[in-house]
Amino acid sequence: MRRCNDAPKRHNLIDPSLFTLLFRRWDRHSALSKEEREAFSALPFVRKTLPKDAYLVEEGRPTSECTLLLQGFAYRHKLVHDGARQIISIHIPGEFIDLQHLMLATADHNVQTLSKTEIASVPAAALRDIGARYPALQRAIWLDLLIDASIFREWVVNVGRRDARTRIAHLLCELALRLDASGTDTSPTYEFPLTQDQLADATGLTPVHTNRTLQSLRKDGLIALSSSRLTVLDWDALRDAGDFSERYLHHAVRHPGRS
Amino acid sequence: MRRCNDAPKRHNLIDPSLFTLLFRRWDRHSALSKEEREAFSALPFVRKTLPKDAYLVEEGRPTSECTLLLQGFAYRHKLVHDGARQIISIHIPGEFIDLQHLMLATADHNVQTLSKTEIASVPAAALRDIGARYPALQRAIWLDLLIDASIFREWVVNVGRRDARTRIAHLLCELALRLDASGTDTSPTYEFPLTQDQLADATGLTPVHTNRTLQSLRKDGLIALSSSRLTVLDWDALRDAGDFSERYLHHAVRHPGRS
DNA sequence: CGGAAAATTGAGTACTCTCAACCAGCGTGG
DNA sequence: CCACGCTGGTTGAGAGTACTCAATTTTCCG
Repeated sequence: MRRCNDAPKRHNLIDPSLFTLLFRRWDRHSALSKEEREAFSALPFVRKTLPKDAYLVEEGRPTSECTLLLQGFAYRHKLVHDGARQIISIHIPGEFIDLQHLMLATADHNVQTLSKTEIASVPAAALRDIGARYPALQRAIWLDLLIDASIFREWVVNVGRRDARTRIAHLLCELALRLDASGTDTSPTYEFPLTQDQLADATGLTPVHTNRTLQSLRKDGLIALSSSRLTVLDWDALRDAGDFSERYLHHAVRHPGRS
Repeated sequence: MRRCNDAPKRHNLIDPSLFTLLFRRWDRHSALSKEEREAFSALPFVRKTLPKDAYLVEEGRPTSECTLLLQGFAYRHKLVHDGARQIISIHIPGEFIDLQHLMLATADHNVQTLSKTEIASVPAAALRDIGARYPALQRAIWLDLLIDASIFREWVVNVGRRDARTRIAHLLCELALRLDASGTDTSPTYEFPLTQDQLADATGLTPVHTNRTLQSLRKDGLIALSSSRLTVLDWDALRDAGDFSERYLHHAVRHPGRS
């Protein structure tokens, strides 16, 4: 809408279908009109291709943009004093990786690509503006943030109070379910972008112990995992092993009265 | 603004000075006008006194209200399959404990009081409405949520990649700094509402090990801790011991352009 | 085909846990 | 006023999950 015909300089870099994954995900919790989608698509996104291991966000840096993952995976992490790394979340295609930059002026963690990725960045101010104009978009953005926060809470529980096997199974369940929901992959086989070292850093374990624990999950017939592909062989068993309950993902939120 | 003069039925239960702590905290990141404070104070808050251990939020329950802690402490937690508990955050006077209810329809965790508390609850819809009308209030609310999320991230790191001594020291640093900032307590002695069992559940340790670790911190002259009072005897040493860096608390956020 | 990254295996270690008993503070009641 | 009982804190000893170090094999990719 509104004059998008005459000024295609920046956003003609963007194929509208690129937002398919995002919109599909948002549809689960926020009904968006055609007008809202178009307004969103008309934002001054800048598209980029990044190699594996590239930094998307760096701790301590001032923030000004929000970045949407179009293709590929990314992970959020922090380093502790002795150089160890804790991965805080994994991000899949169709997710914003740093919506907190809407209001927080300084990055408090790092985000790196797990694989070659395509991203689309937009100034945080532009996102704030469009949110102010379209309440449904505002709602979708904030819901994403709240669900992220809910996942962080579950991760605190996961690394805080579960043993190695349960932790890893839980993480696999979460990733499988999120990939399913986003429609990027179909059950029961998923792209799995983490090395065992990274899986260890996500679960607070050592790589060696992670390796042995994965073998145990394989031996018990719960999963197959090799060459970046995860197959869930027995969902119920994996779910049990991971003490997994999907409530925290809020995949089906009830709409509170818009207001 | 609009007729708040004629309907004081509910909010005359609230003494405006009760929001002092909240407003003082919000002042750090969101400048609020007199009008905005008054509009906020005029919301239909309901005030209540709760005993120790009372549930403020219960996992699985539908949500409809947001609750502000006026006095006393509360903790957020989840239970895992084998009955173990992980505490996810501690909340101090002047903080909202469940702003995520603005949009999430079902509680994904529990919140319980740590001590006798006074709270003020307000319908989530009323908070959403006032946020839509007053951007500065909206901003303050969302910043609180984003800072909460940042704290969750740091907790993932804390329980995931730090040893017992560092974990506990880190948590003590965080609490001391937050209490300082909120003005509820003055350095170097703070009210400390957690039992060792709860401290263990917050750090992912066992009570026994927590006890021994605390003794080590005491022996080394970093802290004094007894009968619900924490004294930081050597801030620099405690900070070092806890691998603590306060950036994630975002106590001084730069204002992004209001929009 | 070669080199680097990732995965796997082995053996010894240690941080943290478990179990269990004991102590201390404190509010209640006889 | 002191006994009682409960909650919270402390101590001891033994066990185990997960860690460390180091070597080896496999996979990936140019």
